[in-house]
Amino acid sequence: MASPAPEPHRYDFAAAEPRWQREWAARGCFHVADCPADGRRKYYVLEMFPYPSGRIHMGHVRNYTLGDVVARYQRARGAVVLHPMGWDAFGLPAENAARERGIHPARWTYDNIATMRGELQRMGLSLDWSREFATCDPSYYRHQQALFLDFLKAGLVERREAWVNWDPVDQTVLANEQVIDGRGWRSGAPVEKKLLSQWFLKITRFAPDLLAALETLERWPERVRVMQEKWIGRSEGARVRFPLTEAKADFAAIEVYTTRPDTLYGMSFLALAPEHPLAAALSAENPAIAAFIAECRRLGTSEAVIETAEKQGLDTGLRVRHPFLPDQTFPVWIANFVLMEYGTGAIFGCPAHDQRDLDFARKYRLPVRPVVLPPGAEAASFAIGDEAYDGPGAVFNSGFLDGLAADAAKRAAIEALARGGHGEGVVNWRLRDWGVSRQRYWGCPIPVIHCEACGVVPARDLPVLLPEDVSFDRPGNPLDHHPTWKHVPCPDCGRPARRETDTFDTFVDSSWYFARFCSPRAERPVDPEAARHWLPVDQYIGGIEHAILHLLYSRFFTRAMRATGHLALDEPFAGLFTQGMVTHASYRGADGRWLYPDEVETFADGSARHRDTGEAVSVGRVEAMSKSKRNTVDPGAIIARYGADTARWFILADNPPERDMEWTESGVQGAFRFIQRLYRLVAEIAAEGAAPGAAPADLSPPARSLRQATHRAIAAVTEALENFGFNIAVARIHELANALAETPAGPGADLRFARREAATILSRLVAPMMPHLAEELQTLLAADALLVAEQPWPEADPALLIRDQVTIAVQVLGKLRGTVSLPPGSPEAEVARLAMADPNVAKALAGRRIVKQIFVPDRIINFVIAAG
RNA sequence: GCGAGAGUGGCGGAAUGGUAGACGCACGCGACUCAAAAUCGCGCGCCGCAAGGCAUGGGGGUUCGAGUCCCCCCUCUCGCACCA
Repeated sequence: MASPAPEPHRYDFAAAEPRWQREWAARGCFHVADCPADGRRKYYVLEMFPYPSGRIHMGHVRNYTLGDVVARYQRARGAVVLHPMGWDAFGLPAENAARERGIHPARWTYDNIATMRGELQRMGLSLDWSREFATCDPSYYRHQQALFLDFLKAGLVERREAWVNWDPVDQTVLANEQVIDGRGWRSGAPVEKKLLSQWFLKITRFAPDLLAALETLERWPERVRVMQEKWIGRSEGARVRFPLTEAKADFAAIEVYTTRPDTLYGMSFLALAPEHPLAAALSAENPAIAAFIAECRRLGTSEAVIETAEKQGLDTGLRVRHPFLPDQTFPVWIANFVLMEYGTGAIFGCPAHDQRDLDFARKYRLPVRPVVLPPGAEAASFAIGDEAYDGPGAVFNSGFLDGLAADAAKRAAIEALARGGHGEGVVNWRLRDWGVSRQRYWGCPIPVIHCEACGVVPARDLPVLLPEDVSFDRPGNPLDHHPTWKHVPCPDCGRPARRETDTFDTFVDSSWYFARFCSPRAERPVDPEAARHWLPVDQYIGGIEHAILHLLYSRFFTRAMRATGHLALDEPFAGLFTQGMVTHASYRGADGRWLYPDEVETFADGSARHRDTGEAVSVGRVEAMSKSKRNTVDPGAIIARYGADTARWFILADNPPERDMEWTESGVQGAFRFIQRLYRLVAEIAAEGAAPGAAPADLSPPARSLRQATHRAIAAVTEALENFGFNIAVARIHELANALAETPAGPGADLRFARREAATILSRLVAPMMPHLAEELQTLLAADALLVAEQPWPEADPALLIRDQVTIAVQVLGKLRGTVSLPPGSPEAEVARLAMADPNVAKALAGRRIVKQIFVPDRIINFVIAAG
């Protein structure tokens, strides 16, 4: 399809949009100071910054449109709005490009940024581009290195050994999602578990506060808070030590974590995780144990296997004593379902009251001893079948705990454990410390130096810059291979030492960018005054996929930066909005290959053909846009063909922003038609000539009605925008446009005024959503010293929000039988009189006695009649 | 399995316990046109000629009145998933 040719009375978006973008930039409409001097209200709106992958996609368009509406609306409402943009620019794709195409990661990244910046600018976003930065800029990451060293000094960083997924071919660490069916996603080689020294940020130190403060995040989606709460995973229980009958390899006892100390008397076995140190020690002298552990490790890498894996175990032959039953001993097993990462990596098995333990006990014929009696059950006859009982009840078969309810029994058991030195009550957390070491080139260097004599020494002279002359023709970390880079003298003793060659997880980069935007050129990570002024972010907008990691890491960084004196802030994001995905129908040709929407012509009956070959095309599911399904639509092409305002308007109009939206060609065209219609409407009014400056005192009914519609629209659109109801705002704007189109020009000044007022208000109301069109409409109506982008938000006149007549529903026995029209505030008797005069109502009431009359002023009157 | 959310016309969706389906898309008819596009007008939940009846996943309940509140069930989506 060719671009629509400009015609008279046709909006030429292709000329107008760049013109207004230049005008906004020239006038610095969206520029704000780090520390604004005036006393106006501040508002910080931030969208999750993009990874510079090459081109923007529709998800970006949706995200940044939503944020821009908020920013422009808040600006019109009188706030000084901080609305910045930058680039989450470190990461693996840049290294892949280097390997595959021989382009340096920096070159690839900055080229992509240039392309994508242009695309975002063509969207007409009201961004303060003077604040732009990329996380791969040394001027950004030097401050990140400084923060890390401050965290190190404050004891918020730890170096320790940890298991990683190791790809032996690529010689690199893999993230969990890069391991597919136990193999590296690039090399296809079986992944190995390897123990490496890694840097950890001690997020667990803040676990209690990260959990407790979730409650203060009132403007966060409930489900995000729930997801974080589960991720942090607080539980209360007890640590219990079971002495071994015979000490083994430094172990005199095995420590277990349990949330059910009330069921200790129901113990039937103890189980270790295959990775438990004691298991490792045993495997050294017992080949059967070694083989079993190896088998668990082999199966352990694939999630699909874990889901279906049967419980398996091996009796080690060791036995432990029970703290409450000194004359009994229990077997120690190694079991594949016990997790080393949680608790102590060992459990006590109580099959009667834990399904997993029961499954295990049945398989290996271990005893099942009930110790909690469900209400109403008989102690003598109660037995466990195939289902463990984890409900409430009274403890029995349990010595001194008999008769107690669960909570009391837990307290009593913990007390007894403590008294006997066998254990204590503890709070346990699921949250792990955050491993931030990555064996990669394209990331922020971790600024430490390893010295044989002095140990870990913080680097001086930040930034520690990435070397530019690196080669990607060998597997592994190019920093490690670099001939000279890592060899440096120790800053403390001056002897030869070596740099840390690991770089930071890119989640580190995005954990504090929101703060850097307040003072992006400051000589320290954040300027305290700027941070105090702008933070927290008033509205953060992005995808739900970041519900846990990114948002939790940012919350951790806020606390760590507070602890090191960089911020005085509790929470980074006061408001969070998570948008839905952009979806599209998918198409497949006769041979099953995926087709791009551009290649397909669709028909009203739902069928589709190939545009060129005419072959039948099957229309598949509507699903998230993805390159592999080819159901993507390029924002650049849409903007070139229809303009940015069309894309923005369609995105906002289609459905509520938190839901997935379906991108359709007809929807885009509908948005395009509405823009043209508005333009024609306003152009026509502009041609009518000047209107009175103030509203004439006497308004004819159509003029009055139009003015009321105008002011109702102001009130309704305002309310909708306040609540992220953009689709509702669009509907109300359509209504006003319809009302205006239906009110023809008349000879009187009153109509001229009302029509011009409606047109002017329309231009203001659409401005946050279609900013270019708004400027163009205002230009049609009058030359104004101020751009729409500089105009205040319109205010509704309360007098015009009152209706002359209201329609009141008339019900008989709850069923609608008619309506009556009356001035608002009409008394009940008057409404009832008129209602009963309605023939339809009269018919329904004929011969019946009215028992009761329900009246809701201005809304409804309901006659309740006697039965029969 | 656990948790969260959602089921309303052909479609996206609207609706402080008070006229269900606003607004849009699609579709149909008409006007304009040589014609098409664009535009404008009318129609458009289902059944029915009509009167009217039936309709918000299904079933029950509260209420003068339920899409909305309560209980049970079904389906779908998204998280988490052997967390002791």
